[in-house]
This record gives sequence, structure tokens and C-alpha cells, in this order.
Amino acid sequence: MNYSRQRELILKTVKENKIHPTAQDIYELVKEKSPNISLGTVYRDLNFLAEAGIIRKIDIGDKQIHFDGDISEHCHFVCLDCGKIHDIERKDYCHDENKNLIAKGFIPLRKDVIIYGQCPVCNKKEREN
Amino acid sequence: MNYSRQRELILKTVKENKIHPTAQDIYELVKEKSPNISLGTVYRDLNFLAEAGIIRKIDIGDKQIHFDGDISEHCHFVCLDCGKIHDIERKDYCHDENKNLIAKGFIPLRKDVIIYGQCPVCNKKEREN
DNA sequence: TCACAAAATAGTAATCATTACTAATTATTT
DNA sequence: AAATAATTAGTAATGATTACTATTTTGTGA
Ligand SMILES: [Mn+2]
Ligand SMILES: [Mn+2]
Ligand SMILES: [Zn+2]
Ligand SMILES: [Zn+2]
Repeated sequence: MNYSRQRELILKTVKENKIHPTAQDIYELVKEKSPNISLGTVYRDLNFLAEAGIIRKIDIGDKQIHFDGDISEHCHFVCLDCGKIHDIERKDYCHDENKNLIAKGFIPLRKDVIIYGQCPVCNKKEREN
Repeated sequence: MNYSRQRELILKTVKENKIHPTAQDIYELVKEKSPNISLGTVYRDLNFLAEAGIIRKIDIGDKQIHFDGDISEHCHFVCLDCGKIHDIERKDYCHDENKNLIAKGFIPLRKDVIIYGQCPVCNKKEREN
């Protein structure tokens, strides 16, 4: 790793944190070890790391972007009461009717599935070039 | 319906629009028929209608909230090239490995599944009261 | 029909997460 | 070591969204 001390620290902090922290969260944690780090650096490095695919951005619609050091395939359960973001395994949300989820005590009320990729039109366009 | 003329118009505009418009989009469309409507009113009424469950908010992580007049169960495919938001039926994303999606020419690259509800801890707490 | 209360609106100001900018610092290459 | 590139701290700007306020519209009941 030829990352700067700050970037290294930000990455370590995200990887170790299990609560899906926001940029502000990371900023406050990192400040303990690097007191004069800039919030701008935290945002820049988090975006850099997400762009590189080393961490993951998650948008739960609460105005702040959350970050996840776990880039394995999984989805998230947001509790509308306490706000906690729980990790959910593929087998627990892919089965019909959320049976597994309910068996574990979760009460799913709303599910937002957003798939990103290339639509048929853009894919055709690309293949023509 | 005992909605105001503005609210009625906003609702109609969202229902008729198939491209998942933003508040700004709605504002510009509605202004054609009601030239001195306020952007604040558009935001207020869109939130009111979403809260009432008559329309749906969708957050695709592009900073702006999109609205959907179709509240039936379906999910969204966001093209990373053209940005278009496509409607996807349940059967097309629930099957393993996105077979149906690929058969239709979509290239799924990333899937964000966010489930909202009540976590086991909060559910237990509620049942105890 | 009129008075009064409640709801909704237009217009604007404030908020706040995020991004952009700049000058200074640090790392890398020649 | 000098030149070049990358990164940073600190701060300013951005922009979608929300909050506020005075005014207008709607509803209701005497
Ligand atoms: Mn996670
Ligand atoms: Mn839709
Ligand atoms: Zn909870
Ligand atoms: Zn496309």
C-alpha cells in the first residue's frame, strides 16, 4: 500500500467499523488518531476508496451517505424504529416472501431494490461501436 | 378529492409521467398550467402525497429524490450510461442470477437491496409494551 | 350571506451534506 | 538535489431540501 497515512487510517477505520458509518462518523473517529485531519480529506478519500471498489457506498435515503467496509454481496435492513443498518445475507432476502427474514425476527415493511447497469439501448449502442 | 387545484395538478402530473421525475421536473411541468406555483408547494405536496402512500419516493443515489406515480410492487433499473430509470417486474429480479433481466438485454452490474422495517430488538420492545 | 377558523400557498430565507478550490506539504521520479 | 506529481488542510461555494411568514383560499356553521 502506498497510501498516505490519512488514507490508510480512513480505510482501516471503515473496515473495522460495523455500523455503516457516515463521512461525519469517520471524521470523528479518525480525528482521535490524527487530530488535524480535514473533513474534506475524509470525503475525498472515502470517495477514492469507493471508486476503487475497496469500500462500498450505501444510500438509505436519510440524506447522508453511509460507507461499508464489507464489499461482499449482501443487502441491508434499515430499522425504521432505531435506524440501525443490519447486514442481510443473500439467502435471506432472495427466497420468496422473506420467510427467512421473518423467521429471524425482522419485520420487513418495504423493500427497495435498485439495480444499476446498462439498459438494452445503451448496450446495443456500445456493441455497434 | 378535496385537494387544492395545485395539489391535484401535481398528483396528476406525477401519475401521468413515466420517467420518474424529480421535484424540479414536476415543478417545470406544473408551471406550464399553473405559472405562478411555488417550488415550495411542489415539495410540500409531493411529500404529502408520498406520506399518504399515493405516490412513491425513490432514491437512486444521484442527490435528487425521484417520484413514482406507480405504487405497485416493482423495482428499478438505473442505466449507468443514459441515467434512465426503468421499471422492473418482480419476476424479473427475484429469479436467481437475473436470468430474465439478461434475456431482455439489460446488463446488471450492481444491485442495491434495501429493506425497511422493524429489527428483532425493536419488535421485541414493542411487544413488551 | 357573513364571520371565523383551518388549510394551503407564494415567495423567500435558512440548512446542511457534499463538492470545489487554493495554497502549502509531502511523496516520487529523474 | 531539483523537478514533478500527489495529497492535504482549510475554507468557500453549491444545490437540493426544508423552514418560515405573510397572504390567500377553503370550509363550516350560525
Ligand atoms: Mn453491510
Ligand atoms: Mn417505477
Ligand atoms: Zn430497531
Ligand atoms: Zn441506457
